[in-house]
Amino acid sequence: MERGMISVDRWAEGSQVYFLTHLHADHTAGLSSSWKRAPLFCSRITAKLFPPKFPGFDLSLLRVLEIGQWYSLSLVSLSTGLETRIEVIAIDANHCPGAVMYLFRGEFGCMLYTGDFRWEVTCKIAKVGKMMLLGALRNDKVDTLYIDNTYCNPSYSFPSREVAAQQVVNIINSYPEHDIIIGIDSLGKEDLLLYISKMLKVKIWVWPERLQTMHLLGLHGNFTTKTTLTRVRAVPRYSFTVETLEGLNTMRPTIGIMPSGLPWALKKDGCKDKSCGLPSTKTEMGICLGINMPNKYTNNIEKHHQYIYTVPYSDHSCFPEIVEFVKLLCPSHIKGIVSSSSSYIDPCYYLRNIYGTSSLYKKPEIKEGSGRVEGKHESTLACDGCIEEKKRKRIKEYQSCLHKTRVSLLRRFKCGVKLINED
DNA sequence: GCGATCAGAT
DNA sequence: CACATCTGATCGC
Repeated sequence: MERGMISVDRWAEGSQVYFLTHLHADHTAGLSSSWKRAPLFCSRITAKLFPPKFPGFDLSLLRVLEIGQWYSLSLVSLSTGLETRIEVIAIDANHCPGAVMYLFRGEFGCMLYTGDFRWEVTCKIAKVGKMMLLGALRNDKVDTLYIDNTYCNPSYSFPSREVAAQQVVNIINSYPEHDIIIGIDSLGKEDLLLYISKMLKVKIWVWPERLQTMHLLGLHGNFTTKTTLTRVRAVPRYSFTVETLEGLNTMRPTIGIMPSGLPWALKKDGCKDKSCGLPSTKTEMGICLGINMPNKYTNNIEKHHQYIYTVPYSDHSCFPEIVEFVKLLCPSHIKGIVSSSSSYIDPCYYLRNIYGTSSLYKKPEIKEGSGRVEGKHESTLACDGCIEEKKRKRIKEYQSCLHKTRVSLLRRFKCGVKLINED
């Protein structure tokens, strides 16, 4: 029987060491306060944010990995009983506070697990990350790349977060008398809120738990839990709905802003929301944005409702960034770590031509069923670029048959992999 | 009764 | 619609 060695963002039993890329809930499913299977490696910031998320957790299990530093771990191959060493380095993933990618070296070769990441080469942090990654790789080639394929589709392209942040500021400025609410998650988008706070010289309201997170991150001056101090509030995304906005507007004029990737741009025509009553989103965009904002910043803003704007502020890489990243690394194998409806069948299907389009890049050699990964990353979900058309079609039909079962399976193994010994 | 997991909504 | 999160129902001990 195969035994586990390393798990990343996966918390079931069977591994000797566990790695956490960041603290978003879909990467911690299965982790709990009572979890105590083995040492848990993470970044310093993640370790700092960890206790309030898992009160009572045995913190002696946490192992902090400093970013950019190699660590060597001694593991036991349970099938052979022999000691084997692996090396690991954490690199800033530029996703949310504490988020890192992990580069592993060991008997399994060279493996990079990006976790959720944004490869925004125009930004300083990403440039540092790039240098660090290239430095860590030296002349090694990545054998297997586990990549954040959330937006691994040519339809997804969005501006830098700096540009998107300015779009948000412009929207707020165009409603000087309105209250503003911004939908955010329990972690992430801090830079956006800081930018708004600094540009508009306002504090931003957050809910109490979120203020605690801000304080743990060392952000003290820009946030408040007192509603009276500001017209700008950041609210949990799940409570950000059309109904909420309509309710708020019966009391005070309020505009909602949803910073998010760009899925809605795929929508063809009209607004599905019946309460919207608009003939088309494009028309509405023209009316709402034409006057107040310079063109440079309005390319991707969408207004889907009388009170709601969507701004393409994304903590995931868009498609051109994913392509850039894959071209840089030239990995032998690629596997997507996210299974969502849009990238469900073959998450990296659209990457298949990257090597082919440039003679500089070697065509990847695909070994099917290499069997290093368990969980949701079964062979049918691996996005090996060179998989033949016939096989893909077969898989598609198969998955279509099993759709219901599969969806529930995918939910269970949403993120994370277990890397196992090859016996 | 509690935590873990799942389905559904937001 | 995506992603990430929440709530409430159900399962298993």
